[in-house]
Amino acid sequence: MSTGSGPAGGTAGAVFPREHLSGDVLDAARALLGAELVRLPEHPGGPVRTARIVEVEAYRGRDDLASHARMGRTVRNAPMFGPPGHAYVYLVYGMHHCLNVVTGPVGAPAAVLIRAVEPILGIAAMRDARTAAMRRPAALPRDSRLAAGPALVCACLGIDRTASGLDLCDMTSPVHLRSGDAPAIVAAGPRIGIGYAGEPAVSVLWRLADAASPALSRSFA
DNA sequence: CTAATGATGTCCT
DNA sequence: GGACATCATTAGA
Repeated sequence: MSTGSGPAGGTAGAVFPREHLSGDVLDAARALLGAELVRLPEHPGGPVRTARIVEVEAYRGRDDLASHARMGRTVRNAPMFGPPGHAYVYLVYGMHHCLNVVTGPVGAPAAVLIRAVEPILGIAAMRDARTAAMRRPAALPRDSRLAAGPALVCACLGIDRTASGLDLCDMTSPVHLRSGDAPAIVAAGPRIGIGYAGEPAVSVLWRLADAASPALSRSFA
């Protein structure tokens, strides 16, 4: 494949520019919509998996009582305090992993949670990885919804805490980002699963998504 | 379609 | 010891 092999055409396929992640976390969240998440083969000869980011949430440290950084720096959230463009992966509810992209300058603990992606390449491998990650046998949804949830993103792409701290703006990283086409219409809503944080954290519209995607984790009312 | 609930390990008080 | 940025199943309208 010499020319015109980009999945979305145009400039898609270029490494994701770190400067899109170095400013405010909401700008970074918006920039990540439409970008591609790339998972290199886990074994020699294995398939490359790629997926389009269609749903994210912004978490701002310090001011944000829903953020893992609200208590300050801990062993778990240390990557949030590091440079932008790196991964912060944590275990939630004792069994699921969630992937975040760290944003903002060093010392400002902000991150964007990847809540849903739409499979592009390596879909069979995503199905297999998802089945293996789930404890109980489960019925699979149609391909477009295989990774319609933050823990499903990690399950489909084989991401766990060993990926925490990886540089996602380095195309040699086993997991990294590529540029893609921004959505035509962006939906906004309150963040999911953070009722404990109280106002104003529960009401602020920091969940963003491609309104046209069939892969969203929940509807936006 | 909605609501209720269990599984399960790590972090923080 | 309590709480948790979730998912899938079950029960019921």
